[in-house]
Amino acid sequence: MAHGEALCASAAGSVPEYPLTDKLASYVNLTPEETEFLAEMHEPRRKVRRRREIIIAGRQYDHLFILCRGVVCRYKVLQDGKRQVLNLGLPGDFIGLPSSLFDVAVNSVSALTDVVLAPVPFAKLFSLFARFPRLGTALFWSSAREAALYGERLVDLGRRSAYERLAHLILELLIRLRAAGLGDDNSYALPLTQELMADVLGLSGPHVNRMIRTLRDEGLATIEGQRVIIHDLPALSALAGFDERYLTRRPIPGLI
Amino acid sequence: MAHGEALCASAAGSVPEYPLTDKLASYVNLTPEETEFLAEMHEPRRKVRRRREIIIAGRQYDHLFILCRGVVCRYKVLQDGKRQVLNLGLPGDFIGLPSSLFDVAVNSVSALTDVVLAPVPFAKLFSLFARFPRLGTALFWSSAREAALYGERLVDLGRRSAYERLAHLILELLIRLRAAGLGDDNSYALPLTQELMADVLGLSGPHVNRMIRTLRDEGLATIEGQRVIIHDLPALSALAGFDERYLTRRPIPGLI
DNA sequence: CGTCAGGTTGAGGATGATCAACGAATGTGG
DNA sequence: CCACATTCGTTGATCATCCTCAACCTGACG
Repeated sequence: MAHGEALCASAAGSVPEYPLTDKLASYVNLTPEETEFLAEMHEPRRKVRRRREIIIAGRQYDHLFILCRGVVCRYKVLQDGKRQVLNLGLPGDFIGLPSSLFDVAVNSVSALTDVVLAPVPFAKLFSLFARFPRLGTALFWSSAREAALYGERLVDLGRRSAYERLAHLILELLIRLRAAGLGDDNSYALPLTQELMADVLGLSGPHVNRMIRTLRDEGLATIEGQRVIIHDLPALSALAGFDERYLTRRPIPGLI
Repeated sequence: MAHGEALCASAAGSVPEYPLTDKLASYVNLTPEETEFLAEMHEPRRKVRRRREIIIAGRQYDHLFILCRGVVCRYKVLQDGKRQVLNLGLPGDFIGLPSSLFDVAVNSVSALTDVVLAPVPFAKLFSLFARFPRLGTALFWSSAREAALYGERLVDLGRRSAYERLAHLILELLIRLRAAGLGDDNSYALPLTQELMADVLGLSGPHVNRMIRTLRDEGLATIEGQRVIIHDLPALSALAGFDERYLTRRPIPGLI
């Protein structure tokens, strides 16, 4: 039991031990063999400390990671030093998609909290597709659905005001963290500085700060320390134009 | 031979008949059986006319489509009528990812040119994973890599100026269209109105118009009618911070 | 020949960036 | 245990980018 427990403090119960298994189980009923194979994939585990880089753009990789615990961000830094966060990885997510699938990693990934990772060599992934087609299908299904997250983020950056963007991000994280077994009904531990939130939302740090103040002044939500508390979920959802259906997992229809 | 042929006029030679096969062939060496299965997946074909909706947000679908010919866009419309284009589909792309993988489609897709589609019921997709694991792997690999496209678009919207965004889009389309067998070394037919480009780039129509003018005034590129001509590729790339490595396909390393 | 989609141009204004300074909190080493 | 450094948060003033609205133009097509 090392550090990084702060995040988990918000979990209702215990932290899932095999988060990828949990995720895929919401798409297919797993056989014992499949469950065991997935459990194996979660080992061995490696710890990485907060702020450490997990994947570095420009280097070559022959594996992914399963994020077992903690939160990471994938990002790109431009010539002039500007940074854009491309997504946030939560437990159960594959780290290295798509960065590691290229000749040379196209993005970097760094740990926002202390994290626990399980390396998955490409070879292991290939054997999953060869030996457990239903798992392969579920993996395909699951990662294809993640494009919906990018879609909503694109809408944020392209067509929503700063205020709406912030509201939308807060709500997305509420749902996603809950699905990962973290956070409760209307609050969660947020492992993001305002600077990071700015880089997620395509804004400047000071402006994020002002929008957070506005949210508080309007009685919609507060963000203090590393904790988000949502005071008026309906109003916040209306403001953000938030529809959580792009986040809710259901069994794959028709998969025998 | 109806309309919409303008696009194909730009193709160097003939239009690929099985574009998805071509795409996957750049990731794995295909066996005759795999090639045949993929060819089957390209049938039967259905034509859809320009401006017609292919997928409508809110409806339910039990299939994807392979885009055999033409160009489509996936988009979301907000309450206030603002629209954000989420991606452009070219021949060889699956249409319905991720929209159709939800209870109810989360985005709409419409035809930008006359298009030819091959419906692929989910069941057919599942049987691909079951019978041809290498194809399944390639499909997973290919669609996971598409997240890199979203990443670059997020960088566009979040951290690049309007001028840089436009330059980046022009270059991305150059490479993608070439990979699809359309367009030549420094020009291509562009099936986008300025209004559409604005909705791709998170800008207003008039501003896109001004940026196009600036590109022309600077001697970097011209966009006239439905044709883009790039006059100074190095300068345009430098301006956009464009690195095409996120678009270049290579065989999957280590896949037996 | 009229209509309409799409393109072009201008004026004014709003959103959010930039820059700068300060404050608070956290952590580190002496 | 204290002094200091560093990170993070807060606030204000100014300014640029890009939006909005509005008008007008052009070519294609029915």
